[in-house]
Amino acid sequence: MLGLSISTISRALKNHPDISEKTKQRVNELATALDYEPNTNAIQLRTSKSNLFGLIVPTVSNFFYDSFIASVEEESRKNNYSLMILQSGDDPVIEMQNLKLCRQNRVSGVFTCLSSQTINIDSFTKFKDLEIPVIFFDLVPDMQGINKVCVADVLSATIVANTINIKKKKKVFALFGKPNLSITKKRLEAFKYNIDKKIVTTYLHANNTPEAEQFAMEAIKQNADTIFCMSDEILVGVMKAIQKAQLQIPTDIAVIAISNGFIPKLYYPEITYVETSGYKLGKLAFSSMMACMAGSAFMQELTIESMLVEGGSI
Amino acid sequence: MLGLSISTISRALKNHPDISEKTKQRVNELATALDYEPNTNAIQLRTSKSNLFGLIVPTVSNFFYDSFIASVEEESRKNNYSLMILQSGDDPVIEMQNLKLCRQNRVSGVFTCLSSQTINIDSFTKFKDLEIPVIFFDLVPDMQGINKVCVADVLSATIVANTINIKKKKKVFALFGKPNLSITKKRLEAFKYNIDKKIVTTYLHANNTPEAEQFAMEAIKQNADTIFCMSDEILVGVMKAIQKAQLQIPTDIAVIAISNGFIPKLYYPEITYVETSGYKLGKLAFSSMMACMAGSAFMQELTIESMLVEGGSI
DNA sequence: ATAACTTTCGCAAACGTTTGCGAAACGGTT
DNA sequence: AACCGTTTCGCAAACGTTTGCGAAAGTTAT
Repeated sequence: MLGLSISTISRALKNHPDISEKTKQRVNELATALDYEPNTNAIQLRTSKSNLFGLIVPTVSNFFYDSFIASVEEESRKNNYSLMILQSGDDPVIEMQNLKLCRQNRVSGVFTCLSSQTINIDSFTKFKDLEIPVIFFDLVPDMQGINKVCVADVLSATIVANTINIKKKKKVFALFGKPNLSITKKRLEAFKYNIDKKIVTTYLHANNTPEAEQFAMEAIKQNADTIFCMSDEILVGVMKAIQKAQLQIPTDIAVIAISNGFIPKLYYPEITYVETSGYKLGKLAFSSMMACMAGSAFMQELTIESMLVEGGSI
Repeated sequence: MLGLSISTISRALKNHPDISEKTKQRVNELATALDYEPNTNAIQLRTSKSNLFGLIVPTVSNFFYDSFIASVEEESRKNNYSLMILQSGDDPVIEMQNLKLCRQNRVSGVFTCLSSQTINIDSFTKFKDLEIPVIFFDLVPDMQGINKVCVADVLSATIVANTINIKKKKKVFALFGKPNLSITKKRLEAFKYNIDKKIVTTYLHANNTPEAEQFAMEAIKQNADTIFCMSDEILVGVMKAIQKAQLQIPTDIAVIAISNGFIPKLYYPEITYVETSGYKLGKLAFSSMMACMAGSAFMQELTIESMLVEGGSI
């Protein structure tokens, strides 16, 4: 329509110095008039650069992951990347299908959280051969030579233990999650190491909210003065039990948790917790990804700070 | 490597009847040996079919949207579509950028929830010209000739009103959300219409959780016997106020809400609520999308059923 | 052996871009 | 007027697929 060649149009649209200002203006005007939008597929095919990240998560519908996703999406948009979000449903088979999808879409990188069932991570190492960066977050494989971003599990559990020590508690029930997860192991170990040995401590593993509620009822029956919840999932169950028993917090029983922060603020008094922000973790994961993209072959495990947020529950 | 042409390979991989079984097998073996993955960009460019949906939401980090997303993602995967998730941050400008992204990526369809600020929906109607189906959900434009899926706002509010009527309440505070949203208008109108006129009812609009808490404190001060919460956001604030005031539910004060169901189950007694499931809405939105893709030019507003889930709060 | 099918495959164009290279047009200097 | 240097643009190949059409090879019937 302008009597110009395709290449000229392409260059004009991209503000190439070879093209005169007059021409650029004519092109841009027509482009907006027709509201032309470049075809991402063609661009990516031609340049073999995708500007697409994959993000695999057990489920989107989760206090922690949703804020992580929100954070990564936000950064991606700012940096002109798109995000393809995939749920594994905690199923290693679907996880593999999702990885395949990532490859087919020629993603520039993958953020992934292992499903709690995953044992074999060969499908992930394949990405290393293809030079596609993979950032593991939250639930990460227990090995070296990969990029991981995690909340500071050891530090968090240590802070909790110290807080309980300082408050001179006598009888603590510590509720942890699934025992096979590295996140559980780390928190459990650090807690055990730091809790005052004079405190009578009962350790339990709850697989889900109802189990946590059961354990909390048991704790109440045994006159525990403190319950520690390793995660929001557990906290919810514990609070249910405490409300049922009509106990006052913190006078009848104290509660402390490791949490994203949303759930603790739902109650009054608010629950004291050590913060593990999905939002911050997302930012960290993204910057780690950008470092990889920039060529840093430096594999490392990064952690975000965690700090105590005082409610009135202990 | 097999002495075959590209076209034969292509056909063999797609199980085309023209290709002999022997050849197909040889091709497939080599393909898995090399672990070949087709380039989605090339396919989409060639076929101009994208198998990609866009989903625009104010924020991923939200009780309702996260389950909606989880649901749509699940269905998409089952149907061999990918999902590109975009957050608008409730900002119409970003919303427009996201729409542009959808177009550039040649999505096959868009699921979108308006930001509460959006007035001008021209950018959306542009999609209609391009014959790209758009399914609005939750916060939908107030016009005809578009596809919308919504929770049954009128029904939900009616159920709530009737429940309050039956319980013979005397003094109700009804807390609604932002007054400009269609969702608010519909619920308010239906509630007003159905609530027993003998009941003293105070209507308030809370823009966020803290405001809801303020209003709830006011309600308590004025000895209200019932508080209705239009949304989870409001419920959270109300519960905070009630816990602060150390009131017993439902003896001192009754609570009823419209909710996704997660928050009400956090408390004891659990809050009675009318369910508006993001998960179900996602399923409905997806099937509506599939209908559009199949060529149904039939624009309509669909709603999901809602039903009362009894807790012990009223 | 020839003809007439059937099976099996290859050619080449097309999708919408990017980009190295070369060429036309233009301006200025002798 | 011839030459040279810039500025401004076009040609064509390439990215990895799909697909209509035609052709070679194989099979069967005469």
